[in-house]
Amino acid sequence: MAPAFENLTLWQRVYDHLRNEIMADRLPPGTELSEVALSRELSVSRGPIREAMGRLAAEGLVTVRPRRGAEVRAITTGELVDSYQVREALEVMAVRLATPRLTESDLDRLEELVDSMAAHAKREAVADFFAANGVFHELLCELSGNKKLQEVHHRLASEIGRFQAQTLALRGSLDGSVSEHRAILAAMRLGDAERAAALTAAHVRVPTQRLQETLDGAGDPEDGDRGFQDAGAAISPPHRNQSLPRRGPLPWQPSG
Amino acid sequence: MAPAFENLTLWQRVYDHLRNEIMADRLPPGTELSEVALSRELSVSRGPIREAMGRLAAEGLVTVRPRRGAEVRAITTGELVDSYQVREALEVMAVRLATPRLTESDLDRLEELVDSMAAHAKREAVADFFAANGVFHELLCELSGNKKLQEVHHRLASEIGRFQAQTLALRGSLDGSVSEHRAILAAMRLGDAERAAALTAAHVRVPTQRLQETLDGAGDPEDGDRGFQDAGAAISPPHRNQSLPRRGPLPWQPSG
DNA sequence: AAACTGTAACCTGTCGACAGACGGCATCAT
DNA sequence: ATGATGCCGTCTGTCGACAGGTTACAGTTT
Repeated sequence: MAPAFENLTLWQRVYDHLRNEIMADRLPPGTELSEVALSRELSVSRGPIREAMGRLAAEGLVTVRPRRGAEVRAITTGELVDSYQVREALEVMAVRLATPRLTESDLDRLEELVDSMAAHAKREAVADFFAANGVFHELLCELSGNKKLQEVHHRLASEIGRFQAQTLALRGSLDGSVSEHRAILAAMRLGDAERAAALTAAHVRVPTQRLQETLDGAGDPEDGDRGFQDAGAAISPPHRNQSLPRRGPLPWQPSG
Repeated sequence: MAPAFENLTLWQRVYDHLRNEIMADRLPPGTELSEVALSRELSVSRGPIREAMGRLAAEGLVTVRPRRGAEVRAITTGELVDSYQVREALEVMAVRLATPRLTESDLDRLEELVDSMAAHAKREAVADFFAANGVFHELLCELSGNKKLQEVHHRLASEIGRFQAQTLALRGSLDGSVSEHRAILAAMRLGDAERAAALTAAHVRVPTQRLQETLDGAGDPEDGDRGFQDAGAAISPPHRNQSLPRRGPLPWQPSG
């Protein structure tokens, strides 16, 4: 059977569905989201669609112009840089807070993740590497014991992760990243919160700077970087309604 | 005529209204928000109410337990501490980013605000003081040039500001606060981003520590601190529906 | 030919209604 | 008397429909 959908309300399922579609880039930025079209596609009335869309809008994943419909939000390189900077601030704080609280088992969990990342790096399993990387950073926030920090960071990570496919090339080498993680971990093991924080700041700053350079030296398409609008406005070509998913009602609808 | 309400959709007006009511503490934490009651009160159908409630929930101002209704979210002292910490991280980053970008006129605007705060402090005009204080900190974020930082900070500030009435006593002396602001401003004028950041961290940390102490030494109600649930669960006494605003349809409804 | 205007179609915003679920209360059994 | 159980009321979740607004297109005018 499908996931634990049973106890969720309709709009929550729609929300999850749309969020996944957007994250997976199956609904690229600029796609227009018509309520009626969606309600047909998903075999749900417009109410839940609208409700879900509201949440997505509040989360910044779609933009809603009153009376003019909604579309998947495009993001500029500049905004991505902004998000990275905020993420840096949060993670540095997380490390600072977490360091004095860490138990042996916490450190072991972190170490495991770094080991896992190292293994993936060796196998050039980029996707797996970044999955583990993401878990590592989220775990840091969790271990900070600060719920609010965790919440805000999670939101940011989602937003950034949506474009991870395009940002992979922006990171330093995978091995370098592993070393940085090990260094952070070592500092935390020693209880040196300040050093760990500084290392974290440097670590998160790497992709930020790369991005910044990309932004400054605009017009240097070394690879197909579709999905990034350079610096200026972020208006994507107007995908029309027919660009909505063409498949049936929905996995969780008994199709009857 | 009423404010610039004209071009807003109904649910946006409802959202603004409820948000204001909650912020002004006219809808205290724990108040149950019945859709039908609200729709009667505001002379709007349940659709917009629901839409607005969704946004408020996404913003953390109300909690919605599916099928069991919504209520104004209560906050624990611990959560408030968390928010303060995140705010510290954000403002430190903001100062660091802003310092190298500041123009003469930016510095003047900041100085004006500090002067204004000093004046209010001298007159013991606490409310005005904190208003200016809030503007100062928001301006810092704005001057960072980082939109995302500004957005997240604004959201946090709102959330915290909701309880400012109760946190006033937690601040250091007003004069001390003014000095701290002046020190930060001086460091920024000299372009010393790191020093300004450190001063900011210390400055924001003051109420955090006070809060923490309050939390640790729980059970010390030196003044009527209703609105704070101590550390543990945050279930307020079940205000019943009749605790909703008793006044007419709504300012923006021509009452006809 | 280009610009303007009127019309038509589509879409969103809003409303009222129905069904299922949750909570409270009274009744019954132990 | 106390606990369990079934019923009832109320509320939310969802749906379908109507009205107003916006966009696109066609016809007309300059």
